[in-house]
Parts: sequence; structure tokens; C-alpha cells
Amino acid sequence: MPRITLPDGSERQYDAPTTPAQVAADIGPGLAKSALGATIGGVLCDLGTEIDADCELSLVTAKTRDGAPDENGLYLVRHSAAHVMAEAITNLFPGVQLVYGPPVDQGFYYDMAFPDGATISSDDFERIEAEMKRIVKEDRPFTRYEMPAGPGLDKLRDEGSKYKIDNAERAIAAGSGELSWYATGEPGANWEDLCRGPHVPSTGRIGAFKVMSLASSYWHGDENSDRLTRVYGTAFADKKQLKQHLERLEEARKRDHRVLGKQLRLFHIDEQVGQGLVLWTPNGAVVRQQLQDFIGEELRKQGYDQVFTPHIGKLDLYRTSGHFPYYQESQYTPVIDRAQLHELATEGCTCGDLANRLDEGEIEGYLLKPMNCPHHIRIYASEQRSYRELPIRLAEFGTVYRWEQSGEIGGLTRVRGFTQDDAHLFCREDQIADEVRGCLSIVKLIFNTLGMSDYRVRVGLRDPDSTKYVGDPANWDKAEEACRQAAKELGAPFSEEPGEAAFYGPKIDFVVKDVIGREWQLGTVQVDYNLPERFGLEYIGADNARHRPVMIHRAPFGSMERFVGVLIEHFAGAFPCWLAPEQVRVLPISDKSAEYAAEVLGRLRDLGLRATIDDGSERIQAKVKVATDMKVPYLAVVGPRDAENREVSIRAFGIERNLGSMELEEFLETVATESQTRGETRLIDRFEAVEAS
RNA sequence: GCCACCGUAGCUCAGUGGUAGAGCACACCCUUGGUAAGGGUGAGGUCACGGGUUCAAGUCCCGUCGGUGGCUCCA
Repeated sequence: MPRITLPDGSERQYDAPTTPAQVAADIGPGLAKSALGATIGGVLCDLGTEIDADCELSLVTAKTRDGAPDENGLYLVRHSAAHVMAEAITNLFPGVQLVYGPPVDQGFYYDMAFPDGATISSDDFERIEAEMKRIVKEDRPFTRYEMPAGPGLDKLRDEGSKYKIDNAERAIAAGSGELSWYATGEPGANWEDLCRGPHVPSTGRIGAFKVMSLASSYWHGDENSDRLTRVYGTAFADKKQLKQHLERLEEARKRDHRVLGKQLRLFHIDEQVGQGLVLWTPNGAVVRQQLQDFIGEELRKQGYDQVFTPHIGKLDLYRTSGHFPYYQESQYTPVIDRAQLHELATEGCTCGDLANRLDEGEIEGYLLKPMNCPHHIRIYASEQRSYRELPIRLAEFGTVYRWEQSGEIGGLTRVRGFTQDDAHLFCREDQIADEVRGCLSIVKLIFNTLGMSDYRVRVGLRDPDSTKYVGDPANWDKAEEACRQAAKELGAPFSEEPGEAAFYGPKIDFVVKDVIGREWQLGTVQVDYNLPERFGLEYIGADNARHRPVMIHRAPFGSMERFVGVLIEHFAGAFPCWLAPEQVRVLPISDKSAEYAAEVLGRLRDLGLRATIDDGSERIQAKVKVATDMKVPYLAVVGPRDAENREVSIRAFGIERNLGSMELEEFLETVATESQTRGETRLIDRFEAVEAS
């Protein structure tokens, strides 16, 4: 008879098979009331699951001990809410076929097929929620029943839902001997759904829910298959958690770089210029330039050489590199000489012919560069290289163009033209480890300076069973070990991902988390054995023989567009002083202080600081409000008192009060130092120090 | 690329077939005010673009362009 071990190590002995619900009741009425499900041997299950053998049991409730939503509890609530939503929609939209409704990160969704002519829109959410509320209020039990695979399938075939039949067939193919259903209430009398479970005990246990959005999806994610409507919702054990979740979403929306980009005039994407083509307006250009200066300085310290290369190159170059033949669908179409185009048209050349002849190399043209490496490679190849010169490190903020699918484009994070913080290192085999390590040290420095401590590293290794990789396996082993070691030394969390290497070499990807927990893939460091081969690159070794160098591609921050987009969200638009488009705004109290205010502004600008003046006729309250809306780091309020004492009165963004006055000279020096040292010492530190003492 | 939704003043948004609206921003005037918006007046729109239905279209229909959310993709 079952001996049940609880998480605290205590044991309970039962004479007959029992259920988690019974165990909960035996522990106490409070737990019996709050339990939503259980894990048996770590596997999540219903409260009503029969226990007939010794096991480790843990009861699942809505909250963990520290009051945060419990992950398993959320799973149960959301999976159950998905059922209730499906029932509600089935009631309101007769003929809807259900497909699949799992819990996901932020809630749950249910994919469904609407009958021809039927549509659902966000206007329907209210009545769907009302119907859900009704079902929840009835507090009907989630009742599980099972059937053997054969009869179960027959039942589904009788009901005629091809999606559910498919789900069942897949479950059986995966080794399931029986199928299970969950009725919300009485099987046969109430609504039911083929489902593996588990669920909360009854609909009333779904504390709070909301229908969130509509989207479309494909059956099995296959675009040639049926198109389905996906209804997203979210659910929590109680209203407070739901409210917090909605507030977090609101917070995220406020941090959205597309919203802030407009508000703070950081960038503009113009319909008339083209989708996914970013116009950097003056404010955003400052942020980008500051970052580029910072990165550029570090690269010079590490022995990189700056180069500049054009935005296009001959098609043949990209035939050699392999980009043109292999990645055509994500390139802008080639640029062809106008005279030649006319000639071809006169010949009666069709578009199909043209495409073929471009592929075959019969027609020459130019390509907007999808990558910077071929240009950098040709710089390497422009001179004879000795082993003594290596490694050669060529760096460029190089702009590349890629034909991203129109549906993917948005904001700064997915664009069609972007500038990589790119560099290509040409080195000997034995130099790979040092070079990879060097790449990572820049990443560390810059993330640290920006306060982005929450990042992780993925090391992409080759799949040992695949033959798609170029290069000598022994060299691969060394390069992979170099990447692994460098990632380890970096100190950030890292994961090894076999099969994730590029076909030409192992790689390291950087993924950052922003303040509200969203992850963004930034740049990579990739070892490449392929391109040196394709381009026949060489250097003369100590043995006076020709050798092939190895290349390392590295663009640790990916693109300036995406990186700045991530930074906007990271800082919620409130950039630190050294990055801020406008560092100081001088606010004269009235015209009486105009002269002194102008002097302060002039002094700031002489120091190279980005400063402006608000000399309008508004009152100081209004000037402070407007400057605060623009998230200017420092406000220097000057009135007659300040002029007389040659002081300024300081206000810093994020501190909602007057910090008091400071001598002008001290202020100038402190802000200039903060700007130059990229925040190593800050103006507000002085005030904190003063206040602490 | 596919599906759904959306596109009204510089910005944020109201406007369900009958002469285009608000707040903020902008210009001018009054106000010279010590830390999150003093007051007044004014200017500003081919309602994304192109077609259609209608006596009449911002509003209904079709197409194009663009945006948003997903799906699929991402060297």
C-alpha cells in the first residue's frame, strides 16, 4: 500500500490507493482548499490521480512560499482556462473546430478553425469573457475519463474533427496506449475536449483571466497546410496576479523602443524611403555615434585596423563567397547595367532567363552587400602576407542589406539595412584561442559599462553525426575548445549547443536580457574555415611555404540598429549622461537671468558637452516638466540668486526634486568628467555623498 | 511571404452614410514666474493612396502602400 513521501521528507502511509486530493485533506483543510494539482515523482498531475504505489508527492498551489506565482500552478490554471475559453467560443461560434490549446510563457492560446464565413474579432472578446465567467462561476469539475486507443479513435472519427483525430494519432504514435478526455462537468452531458491534462479540480479555480489577442497560425506550423485562428489569453490564480501581469505589459509598452524612438525623436522610419530602412535622426545619431566611438576606441587598443568599404560589390565576388547562390532569397535583387538590361529586353530575354543567366554567371551585375567579409577578404588578399603580420584584424562599421520578409520587419530590431560592428580576423590556427578570447573581452567591457549584466552566451558546436561541416575535424576540435574556454573565462552563463555551429565553423552568440526579462540575440563570434578556402587566402609561413589562414568573423553587438533598440528599452529611454543626446539643459528662471544662462550654456558647449537652453517665457515648472519628458539627465536651473553666486541649481533625471545649488566651475568639471569617463564618476554621486555625510 | 486588425492635424486619439473634432506641440499676445504644464488668440487636415457603391463616403466594398500582433523565416 502506498507510502507517500512529501517534500519536507515526512512520510504518510495509506492502506488503500488514494489521491493527492485525499492527501491534501489529510494534511489540512487549508491545503485541501488551495491545492490545484500535484506532482508525483516530479510529474504534474490532477488532484484526482490515483496513487497506488510508493511515491514522492508534492501538492501544487497557486503561489510559492514567497508569494510569487507557482510555475506548475500557473500551468494548471492556464491549461484549464484554455479549455474554458474553447468551450465559451464553441458556444458562441457554432461549428468551430478545435485544434490545440496549450499554456505558453505569458498565458495560453487555442488554435481553432472557424467555419467558412465565420469571423472573430477583438470586439468579440468581451462576450467571450462573459461566457467564460459564466462557466467559471458554475464551478464545474474537470472530469477526466480514458478510453483505449482503438475505441477512442473511433469515437473521434465519429465526431469528425480531423484535427482532434490527428492529435490522437500523434499521441498514439508517440506510444500512448490510451486517450483521455476532460469534460467540464459530467462526461456526456457537458462540453469536453481530447486532452492529456492535467487540470485544476474545477472551473471555479481559475481565478482571473483575460482574452488578449488574435493571430493566425498554420496547422503543424506548415504554411501549405490549413490556416488556423489562434486566440491568445492569459490566466492567473487570482486577480492581483493578473493585474500585475497587465501592469508589466503596460510597462513594457512604455519602454518599447518604437514608442520611445518617436517620443524622444531618436529615429524615423519613413514609408517613402522604404520598409526596414532606418533614418537616424540627430538624437539617435548621437547615441549611435557615442557607442561607435566607445567600441572603436577599444578596438584600436586591441590592435584592430579600421577600414572602409563600399555598399556594393560585383556579383562574382558573392559567387566566390557563396552568398549569392546560397542566400539569394534574402538579398536585394542584383543591380544590372541599364544598357545591358535594354539589350536583354530587345533580345526578348524573360525574367526567368535573366534569373538563370545571373545564376550561371553569364550576366554580371552588382549586389548590395549582404555581408562585409568579402570586401575585407579582398583587402587581406591585396598584399602578400607573412606569418609575422598575423593576426590581421580589419574592422568596419559596415552597412549590409538583407531582404527580410516584410512580415518580420519592425522597429530597429529587424530591419533591411543595418550597420554591423564588424571585424574580420585573419590568423594562424594557433592564434584562434587568443583571438576569440580578445573578442569576448570587448563584449564584457561594453556590457559592464552599460550595466547590462544580464546576458548569456551560447556556444554553437558541430553535430558529431553530421557530415555537412567543412574543414579538418582535428582543427574543429581545437576551435571548439577555444570557444568553450573563452566563454568559460568570460564568466557569464553559457550553454553548449551541439548542432548549432555554422557549417563553416563553431560560433559564440550573445543573448542579452533587458530589464523586463525579454531576451534579444545580439552578435556573434564565428570561426570560419570555409571562406579562406573559397578565396584561396594565403600567408607565407616561417617555413617559407604557403599556408592558409583561418578567419574569425565577429560582430559582438550585431547591428547598431538592434543594439541601440535594445539599449533604448534597457534604459527606458533615459540614457546615462555620456550617451544622452542632450546632456544638460539650462533653464533660466526668467529673462532677468538670460545673460548668465547664456554664459553657462556657452561654457558647457566649450567643454564639448551637448547642452541646450530653454529660454522661452514659460514658468520654471513648465520648463522642468518638458525637459523631464525628454529625459534629459541634468537640468541646470539658473536665476538671479545663482547668477550672483556663480552657481547653478541642479536637477537630475529620476530624482524628483531640486538637488540644490553647486558652484558653476565644479558643475562643469563634474559633468565633463562624467561624460568623458562614460559614467565612471557621476554628478549625482556627489549629491549622494553629500547627503550621506 | 501568409492570416487578422489598424491607418483622421507634428504627436496621442475621438468621430457608424449628411459641411472634419479634442488635448499636447507650433505661432503671436499677456504674464517675469525658484523646480513635473499660468492665461488668451491663431494657424494647421485631399481623413495613407487609387478605384468602386451611393443623391451623399473619414465612415460601406475592392486593390496598393505602410503599421501592429501572430505564423513561417533569419548566412
